[in-house]
Amino acid sequence: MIRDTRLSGVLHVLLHMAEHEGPVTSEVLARAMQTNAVVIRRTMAGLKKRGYVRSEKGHGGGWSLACDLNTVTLGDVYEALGRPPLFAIGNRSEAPQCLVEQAVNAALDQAFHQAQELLLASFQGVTLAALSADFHRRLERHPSKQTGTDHA
Amino acid sequence: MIRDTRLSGVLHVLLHMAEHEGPVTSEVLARAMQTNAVVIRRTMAGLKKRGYVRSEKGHGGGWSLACDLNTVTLGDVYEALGRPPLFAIGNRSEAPQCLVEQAVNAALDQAFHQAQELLLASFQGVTLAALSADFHRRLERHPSKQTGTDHA
DNA sequence: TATCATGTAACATCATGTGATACATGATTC
DNA sequence: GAATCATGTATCACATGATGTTACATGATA
Repeated sequence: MIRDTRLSGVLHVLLHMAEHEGPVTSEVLARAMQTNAVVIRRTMAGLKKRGYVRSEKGHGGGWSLACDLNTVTLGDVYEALGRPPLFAIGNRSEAPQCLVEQAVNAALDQAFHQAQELLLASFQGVTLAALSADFHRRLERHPSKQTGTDHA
Repeated sequence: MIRDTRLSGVLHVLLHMAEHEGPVTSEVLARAMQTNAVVIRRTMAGLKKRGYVRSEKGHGGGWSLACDLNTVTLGDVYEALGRPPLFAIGNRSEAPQCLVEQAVNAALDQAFHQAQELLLASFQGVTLAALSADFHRRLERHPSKQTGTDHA
């Protein structure tokens, strides 16, 4: 079971962009994220469509923020990624004839539905600005650690 | 991202066993679950270790329930499966140097932690007996649908 | 016009869950 | 006690997706 790390990754990218003046190329972001430039472009496509970021071609081009960090939440970013599945556990079949399976599905569905509501509400409750503020708090306490592209 | 359906599947098996008098072989269960007998044995191993089911070899052998449905919950079964990962979304790195990533991780971790608590609490709140009762309610309303091994 | 960067399509690669096979162990039946 | 049946695993084969890579078209800048 491989976990989808795009949400984590794209938030990382956005916060870095917030610290950086001017556009950043996919190539640079890819190096920072230890991945490929094409993967960055793929991931950012959804954000661009929603107007959270802007991209420019040619010399001096790259990605830059196009939104107010105070108004965009983790939930917005999650949706921009196309609402990828949250849970790693699911039902064997969706609309089973078997009444046993229906009972099992109903119980699991209810539990997961509640958890999903809570998760999405949590996401909506955190703005990018709040994330950035948290980052700056950490920065004050550990000034040695850098903002840049040196990752573990 | 493939979902883990073992919890759904094993609950299905347990409820069927509750309806069935006497042991059921892995072969029969596999046919009902549209899978392989070895997969059934693999999955049941954890339940057996916890004493929720019993297995007997030889003629007339197979699997049978060894617990009170009123005391075993979905949470117990989930743990018997080895607490498989609940979420399909995760952090890019676990203990990053980067303070940006730390801030991102912290926000996501908190959200997922809350959701996990809720999920596990939901699981603990549902006994196998409750599931079975729900099944029987459905059975009364749709007597045509069978208990057996005819699955969609 | 050369270079740079995005935007995508198409393909390669790799991880991993699941199915399949093989065989050892133990229990039952005749 | 020999044959059969069933579990218990180890091991391998296979399918499925996610991710990485290559290639090339498009557009912008110098």
